[in-house]
Amino acid sequence: MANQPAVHDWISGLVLFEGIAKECRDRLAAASREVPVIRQEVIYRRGDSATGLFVLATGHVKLSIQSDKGPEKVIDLIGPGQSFGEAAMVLSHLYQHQAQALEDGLLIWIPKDAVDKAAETYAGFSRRLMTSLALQCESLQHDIELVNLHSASERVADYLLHQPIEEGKTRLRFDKRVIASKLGLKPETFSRALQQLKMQGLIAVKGASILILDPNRLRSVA
Amino acid sequence: MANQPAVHDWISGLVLFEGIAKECRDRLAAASREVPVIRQEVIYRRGDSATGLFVLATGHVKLSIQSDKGPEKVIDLIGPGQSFGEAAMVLSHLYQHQAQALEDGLLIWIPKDAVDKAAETYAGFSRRLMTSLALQCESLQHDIELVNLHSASERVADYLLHQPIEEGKTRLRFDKRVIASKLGLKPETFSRALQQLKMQGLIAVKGASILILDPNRLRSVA
DNA sequence: CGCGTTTTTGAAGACCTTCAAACTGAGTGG
DNA sequence: CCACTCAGTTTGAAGGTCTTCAAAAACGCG
Repeated sequence: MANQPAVHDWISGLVLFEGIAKECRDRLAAASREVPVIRQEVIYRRGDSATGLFVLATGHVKLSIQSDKGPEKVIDLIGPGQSFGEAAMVLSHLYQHQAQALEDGLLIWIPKDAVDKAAETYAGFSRRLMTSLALQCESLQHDIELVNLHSASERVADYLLHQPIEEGKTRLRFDKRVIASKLGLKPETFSRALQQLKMQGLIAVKGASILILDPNRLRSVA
Repeated sequence: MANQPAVHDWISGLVLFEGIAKECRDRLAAASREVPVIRQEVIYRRGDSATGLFVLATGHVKLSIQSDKGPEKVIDLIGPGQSFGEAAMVLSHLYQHQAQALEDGLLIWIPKDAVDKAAETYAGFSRRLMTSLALQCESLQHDIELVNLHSASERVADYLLHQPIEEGKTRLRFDKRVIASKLGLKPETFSRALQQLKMQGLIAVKGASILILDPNRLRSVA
């Protein structure tokens, strides 16, 4: 219980709990557990049963699906403040994907009982959960649209424009291989797509940092 | 109000309202409206604002995303008893996709107010909505997995195995073009994939009806 | 500086797509 | 009852985009 204050502070600040009654947050915080993770650590595997909800405090997490052989497909990249694993928990299902820490970080884990109880008692929290799921649906739909209807460089352009941009500059926060997989591309193809955008004078690339030279034309590509 | 009894009967029988308090169903039914649709009719377009929830009573509906040019991508095919358009409604968003009737049918439309109110008042209904969204998430994830990790014939095999099968036989309930698009394939590719499964002795094809000759090997393909 | 990892580059190949045309089959009208 | 038509499907050949394989280059870290 020594860690409760810290957990509570985190929970209070997170998107998932924005505007939620203090009492509700307190209860969730009381039930939750801090889970430190180290780089590369697998948080859950496909087939594990979902007994709770994860919220990421610090670090980054990769959600992915592995096939029988080597290749994996990254379905989402999670940053601080975001939650994951909701769908399987809501359905009392087995996870259909794997979650893995990309770096050392801290998770907050809230057991299903507490989530269910809170959702039942506090309509506001219930609506928040629903919103989170709906956002995921739209995000997944967007990914499907990208893979099916758009070329490699169009997908890369779209990705860049959705990153946090400061003074026309952005920074790839993940391995290029990981980003490539999220976009449904091989690392080689991703690299070539970046080259292409560079040659068209739309961006300048220096390692992981990318300068957006022509936002308008970049948008029209995506 | 003359149509209320019929609407109520439909609502009571639907998955989305299974196990929901009678009072709740009654209220939703009272607020809902029947909307007949004819073949090819567009129910909503991308960009329309979502002011309610659709439930399909009879007929079939195609959810799709169009690109600037010709090609469209089918993201889901809806049958009687299923609901759609939840995500955009929950988020008070614009629709990110289009819904179109594939044949004459009947929709039930429930205004957002009524849904919100019911979700707030009846935790059971709220949980149902959430379940529905969670299922959609998993389904979309599965589609992403298919497109990214599996070949054309693997996807077709998977699709066939997820259809209602009676006595080893199933029937394609939609245009092959529509199914192809849902699988992220061109009609020609879909046709060739079916041929390939046929040549491997896994299925027999006669128009829209398909005989599954070797379910086990078919499963191992998918 | 040296080593392992990540990224890039090049060339060859695979799978799906595109384009074009033939085929099928259900609905229509003679 | 049999053409006829038209949408839907299948088939063939050519073409593209992405992938694969291989190797070099760049990067990061001890």
